[in-house]
Amino acid sequence: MRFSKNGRGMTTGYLTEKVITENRITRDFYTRDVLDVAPDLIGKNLVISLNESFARYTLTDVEAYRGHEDKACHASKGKTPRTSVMFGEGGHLYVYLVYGMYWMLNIVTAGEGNPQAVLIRGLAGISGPGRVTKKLSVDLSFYGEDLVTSGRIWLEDTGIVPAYKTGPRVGIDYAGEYWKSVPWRYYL
DNA sequence: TCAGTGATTAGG
DNA sequence: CTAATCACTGAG
Repeated sequence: MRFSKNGRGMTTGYLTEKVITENRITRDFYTRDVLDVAPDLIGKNLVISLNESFARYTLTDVEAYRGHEDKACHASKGKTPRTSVMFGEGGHLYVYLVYGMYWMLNIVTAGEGNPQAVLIRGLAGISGPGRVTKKLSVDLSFYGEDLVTSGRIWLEDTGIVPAYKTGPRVGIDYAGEYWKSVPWRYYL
C-alpha cells in the first residue's frame, strides 16, 4: 500500500478491508454524553473514501450541542424531519444545509431519545465547517450514515490525546446569553 | 461590514 | 400558501 503525507496530519492511499476496519472507533465511544465525546474527538482521525482511494484527516475543532434544554441545539425545538436522526442512536451523521450553501457535518451522540450532536468545525489544514464539507464532498447523501458500519466514512483512534482549548460556540446569537457563553467548543 | 443562497420551519 | 431564519464564507 502506498501513502502520501502532507505534513499536517492528512494521509491518502488505496482503500482496503484492513484500512476500513483497523483502529476503527466503535459504538460505545459515541453513545456517551456529548460533553464527554466532543473533547475525545480532538486528535482522532476522520477517514473518507471516494472510489478506490481514501483520505484521512485529524479532527482539530468541534462543538457540542446538547439536548432539549440547550437553546442552541436544533433538537431543542422538538423532533422534526431534519433533526430526527439526532433523536436516534449515537454514531450516525446529522447533515444539514445552512445559508443555502454550506453543508454542516455533525456526529450524533448518546442513546435514543437523547438528542445530542457534535459539529465538525475543523480538521488539520481545513478551518470552518463549510470548508470541511466542501473539501470532503459531504452532502445530504451522508445524512444518517453510520460511522460504525459505513464503508465510506468513519473515525479511527490514533492513540494520541492532545491538549485542547475550550471556548464558547460560534454563530449562535439566537440562543440567549447563557447558552451562547457555555464553553462547549473544543479545539487545538 | 455585508450579500449570497435555498432548505426548513412555523404560521395562516 | 407566505415569510423568517440560518451551528457560514468570501469579497471589499
